[in-house]
Amino acid sequence: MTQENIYKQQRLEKAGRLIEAGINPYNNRLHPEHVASDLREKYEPLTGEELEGVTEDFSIAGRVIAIRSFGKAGFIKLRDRTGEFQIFTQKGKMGEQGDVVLKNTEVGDFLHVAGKLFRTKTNELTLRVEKLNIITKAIEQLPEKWHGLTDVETRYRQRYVDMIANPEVKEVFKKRSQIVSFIRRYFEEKDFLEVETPMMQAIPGGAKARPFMTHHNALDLDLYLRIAPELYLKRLVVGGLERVFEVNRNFRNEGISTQHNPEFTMLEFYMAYATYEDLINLTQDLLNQLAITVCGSEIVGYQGKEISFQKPFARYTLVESLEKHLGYTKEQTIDRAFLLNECDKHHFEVKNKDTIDLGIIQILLFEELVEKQLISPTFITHYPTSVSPLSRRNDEDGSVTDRFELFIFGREIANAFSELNDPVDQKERFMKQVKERESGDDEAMYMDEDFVTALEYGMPPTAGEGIGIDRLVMLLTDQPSIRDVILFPVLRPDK
RNA sequence: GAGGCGCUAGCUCAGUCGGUAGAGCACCGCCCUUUUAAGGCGGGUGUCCUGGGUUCGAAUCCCAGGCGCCUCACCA
Repeated sequence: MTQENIYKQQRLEKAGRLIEAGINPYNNRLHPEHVASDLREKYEPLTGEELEGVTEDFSIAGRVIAIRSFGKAGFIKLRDRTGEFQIFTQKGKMGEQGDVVLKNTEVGDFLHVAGKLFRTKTNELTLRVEKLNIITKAIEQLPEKWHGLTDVETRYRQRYVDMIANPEVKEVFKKRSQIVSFIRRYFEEKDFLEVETPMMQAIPGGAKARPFMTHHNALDLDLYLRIAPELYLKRLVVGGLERVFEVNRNFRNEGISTQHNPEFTMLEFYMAYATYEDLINLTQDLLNQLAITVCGSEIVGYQGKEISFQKPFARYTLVESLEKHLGYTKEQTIDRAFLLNECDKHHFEVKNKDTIDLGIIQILLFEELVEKQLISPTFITHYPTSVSPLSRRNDEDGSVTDRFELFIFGREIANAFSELNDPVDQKERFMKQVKERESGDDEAMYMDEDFVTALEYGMPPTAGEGIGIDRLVMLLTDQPSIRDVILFPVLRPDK
């Protein structure tokens, strides 16, 4: 990409000619009184004859996205935030300096125009320009009008160009905004309080993941970008905020893929006097309403398939899912030798075969073989305690927890559980994590003494959940890559 | 981190056997007062991702590197 190309020079020369004629190519004194959608809504129903009776002047402003010129007259298509609108220019009829402006206007510039409405021969509602002003000169050339901009690297690096060339991209992010806005309203209406907890934490906690590290100079303190807000949100429940939620970024120092961006947005919420069963109901209600609100239907198309958000969603325990999707018998699902043999059969590497927890073998088979089959929204419950260090044990079977994950299109969308509020048990589970860390698992959790202390003060029975917002937005906007729902995804610097 | 594919004009893309760069849009000049990808005539405006190598000669072949995408690994 050349720094100074000939086109830019030509455009700079045009800006120079405007300045010579006493015209400021970056005029900020002119403000439009109308937007494209105003004019369209109000005057689209009128015929050409009826429009002749409208003596009012209208002014709009916007970016030039097409010019069709006929010498002494021409059509220009302007775009503002509400849509596109055609204007009609005629030499000698556009104010003092209109002709100079027109001569030096090209696709990409911003114009401010005023005039009256009429209908063209092809019956398009159009503004006949009486005053023409340039308000911003673009000195970079826009991508062409047919193919637009398709190079994904440029699309992500220069999202602003992407949005100009591919206006449908803006729709994805409008929907994303609607989704987040809907979620906020949903929880506020249920008496939840939105809070903000630390992004920079001395002890990263609340998830198993590698963190980003940073350093505070004045305190000479190493800090980690948070991998989850969980432990702080539960401290707030201890403090008496019985219903809290936070929608914000988490940071995990791991690989990048169509499903992973190093910073991603997570909704986490905690509800005292509720169990994971309550959250199953809440979650399917929330997603059902979101689909209806944002997509207009409980059935949502995604990458050529249909996903139904009709209630109730499918629901299985982890072990049931192995029976249903892999055809194992109930006995086989708890038969270590059988399950290890299955792992071998599918060529999964299993470390420490002699000591490995039964639950971890089940999880391994689930993740490798079952997860991808869960296209329709499906709750999987009863996760092994060994992989759930912050979850409450099931009252009937302490080897599993009162936890669920929600899968849609083979992807984990939500993770929720009745929270462990027994400080003694919590401390023991942290100790177990510390041991795993010491034996080489650099994703194992750190001991958080203060969090244990908080539990010692007493946390009411509580259920909590995290929902990956980016992945949810992908599903509801039919986007194949997480980068398509993040405005500025992480990329290596260019050159 | 590993493998596969890609990178040529502002954009979208061709480029044969290695012979010295080309099309549409955009842009520049001229014509044109109702277009919808307006039209007609004329004009290529280039670090062929970067650096080496082979060769009389490299966009093309070889080596190294960069960036991106996909798959896998890790993970949500």
